Amino acid sequence: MNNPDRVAEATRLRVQAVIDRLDFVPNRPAADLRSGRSRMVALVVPDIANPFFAEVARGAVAAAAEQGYVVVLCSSDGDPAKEDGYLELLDEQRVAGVLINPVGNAPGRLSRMRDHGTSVVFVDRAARASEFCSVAVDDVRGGELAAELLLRRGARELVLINGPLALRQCADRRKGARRGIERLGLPSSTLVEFRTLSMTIQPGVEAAERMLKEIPHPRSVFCTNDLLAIGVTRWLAKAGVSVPEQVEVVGYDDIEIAAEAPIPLTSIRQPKYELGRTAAELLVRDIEEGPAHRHQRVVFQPHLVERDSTMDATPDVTSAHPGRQVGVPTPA
Amino acid sequence: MNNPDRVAEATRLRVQAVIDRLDFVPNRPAADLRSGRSRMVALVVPDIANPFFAEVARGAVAAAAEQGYVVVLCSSDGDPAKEDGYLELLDEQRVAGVLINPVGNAPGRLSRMRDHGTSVVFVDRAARASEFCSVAVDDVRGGELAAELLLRRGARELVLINGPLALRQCADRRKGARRGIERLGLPSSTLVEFRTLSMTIQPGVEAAERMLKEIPHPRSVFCTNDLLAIGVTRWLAKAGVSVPEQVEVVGYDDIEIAAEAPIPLTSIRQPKYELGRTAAELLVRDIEEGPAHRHQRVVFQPHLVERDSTMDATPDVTSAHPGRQVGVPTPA
DNA sequence: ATGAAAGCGCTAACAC
DNA sequence: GTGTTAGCGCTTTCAT
Repeated sequence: MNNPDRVAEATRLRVQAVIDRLDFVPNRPAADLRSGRSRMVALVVPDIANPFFAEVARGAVAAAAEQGYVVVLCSSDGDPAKEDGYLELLDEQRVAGVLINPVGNAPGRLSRMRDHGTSVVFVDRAARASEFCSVAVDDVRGGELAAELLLRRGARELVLINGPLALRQCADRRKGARRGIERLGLPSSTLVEFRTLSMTIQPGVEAAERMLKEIPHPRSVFCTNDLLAIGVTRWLAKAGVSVPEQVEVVGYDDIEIAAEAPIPLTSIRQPKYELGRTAAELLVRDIEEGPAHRHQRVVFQPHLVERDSTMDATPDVTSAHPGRQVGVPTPA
Repeated sequence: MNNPDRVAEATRLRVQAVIDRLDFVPNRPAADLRSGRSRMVALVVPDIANPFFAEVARGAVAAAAEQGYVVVLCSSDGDPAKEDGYLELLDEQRVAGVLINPVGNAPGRLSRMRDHGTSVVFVDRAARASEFCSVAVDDVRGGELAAELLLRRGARELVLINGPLALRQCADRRKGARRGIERLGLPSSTLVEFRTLSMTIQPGVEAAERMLKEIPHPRSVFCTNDLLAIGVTRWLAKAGVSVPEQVEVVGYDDIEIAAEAPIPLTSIRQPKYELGRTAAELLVRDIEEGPAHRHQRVVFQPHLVERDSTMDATPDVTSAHPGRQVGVPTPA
C-alpha cells in the first residue's frame, strides 16, 4: 500500500477495492508509533490572529506542506503558562519539531525536548546558534531605513514615537533610527523621543498631542508601529497639520490597514511569509539531518513601502496605492 | 501512574523519582492507540486570522481545555481542496471530533467521518439537526436590529450597502432589514440597496459615491459589514456630509477597528466567543455520549453596540467609547 | 496492592 | 512478488 510500485497490478487493484468498500482510513499515530517517525510539526506563537504571525503561519504551513509535513497551530495568548502547556502537549504528542516565538523562558523545556529528539527553530527571535536554529528580521535596519527616508530632505529633527523599550522591537528600531542619524552626520540631539505605554491607536493620538506642545512644527515623525502612526496622523489632522506636506510620517509593520488609512501610510514591511517559510525549511532540515545538523541563524532585511504619508523621494514615479517597494528582502 | 491514589505512597514516590531522572514523557498517541480514545479535536475555518474566527477559536479552545480536550487549529484559506486535505489528515490522526465552518461541500466526507465515530459540529452555519450539531448567529435578527435603530427617528428611506447576495450573511442581513421596515409599517420601497463585489473599505467608498449621486440627502445607511461602513464614512467626510448629524451609519460585525475609527462606529456584535465555547461544549457532549447523542441546533442572537456614528437613542445616557450594549445574547 | 500478559494498528525485516 | 512475524508504548484485564 505504501509502495504501490513494488506490487503486482492485480493485487494493487484488489487491495484498493477493499479499501474503498470498507472506507478504510489508515491510522497515522499507529504508523508513527511503529516507525518512530512523525511528519507533524507545531507553530507556537503569542497570537495567531496577529497579522504578523498569521502571515508567518501561512509561510510555514506552505513550506511544510511541500515537504510532506503538517503544521498544527498553537496560540499561547502571550501567556507563559499556556505556552508551556502547549509544549508539554506537543512533547507528549511526539511531534517531530516545533517552530516557536517564545514568550516565557521556554528554553529550559525546549532544551529538554531537543534532547528528546524534537527539533526546535526560533521564529522572529535570534537564538544562540549553538543551541537552536533561528530566523529573525533586522529591526535595527528597519529603524535606519525609516530615519534615512525622513531625513533625506534636510529636516533638522526626527521625532520618534516609541513603545516600551522592554520590547526588543522598540529598542532595536530606536537603535536603527540613531544609527541613521549618525550615518547622515547629524547630531544625536536630532532624535526627539516620545514614549507610549502600549502600541495602539489611542496612545498614538495622545503622543502626537504631547509632541505638538513641545515641537509646534515637526517635519518628520517615525512611529515604531502602524497603529501608533494612525493615531498620530489622526491627531495631526485634527490639529490642522497636513500630512505629508507639513509633516512626513512613517510607520512600521505595514499592517493591512496601513494602505487603507485615510492617508495611506508609508511603512516598513517585514518579510513575514518568507520568515515562516524559511523557519519551516530549517526545521525540516533539522528533523531529517538528525544529530548531524548544524544550527544556523537567518536574518531577513525589512524594506520600505512608500505611500502618501511621505513625499515622493523620486517625483517622476507615481506613488501607487499598494505602495512601491524599496529594497529587497535578503536572507543573511 | 494514571491512578496515583490506587497505589502505595512509597511506590508512587519511587516511580516519580525515576520519571524525573529519565525525563520521561508519556507517549500520548500510543496511549490513545491502546485505549481507542483521544482527547484531541480540531477547528477548521476558512481563515484563522479573521477576527471573527480568531475569537471563535478562543472560545472553543477555552471550553475544550476545561473538559480536558485540546484543539488543533486548521485554516483552510477558503479553499475546498485544502479543507478536504485537512479533514483527511484529521481522519487519519483519529481526532475525536471536528468543529467546522465548511467552505466546500464537505458534508460528504464529514458524514463518512461521523460514521467512523468522529463527532462533528458545524460552526456559524446551521446544519440539518438530523445530521450534525450546529451553532450559528441569527443574521436576520441582526439586520432587523440595524433597521429598527436607523428608522426610529422617522427617516423615510434606509440605504443598504450590501455585499454579494451569494453570501448567506448578506442575504440574511438584507432580509432582516426588510423585516424591520415591515414591522414599522413602512413601504418596502423604503429600502434602497447598493451592492458591492467585495466587502472591504474601497468598495464602501465607491458605493457611497454612487449613493450620493442618486440620493443627495440620505438619512440612514446600513452597511452589512464594518469595512464597508468605514469606506462609506470616509467618502461622506470627503463630501462634507456629517456623521451622525446628517446621516447615521451602522456597520456589522463590530470588528476591533470599529471602535477605533475616526468616527467610532455603531455596529452589530456577534457573540463570537460564546459561539466557539458552545460549539466545543456540544462537540464534547457528542463525543462522550456516543451514539445516544441527539444532535441540536443552537442559534445565538446578535446585539447592537451604539457608538458615535448614530445619535443617542436615549440622550440621558452617555455614549461610552467602548459602546453600550443593547440587548442580550440569547442561545435559542 | 502489585505484576504479568495480551493486543491496539501499523511497519520493517525476513523468509517464502 | 507475497506472506509471516515481531514489536513500537501504552492500557486493560486477569492473576497473584
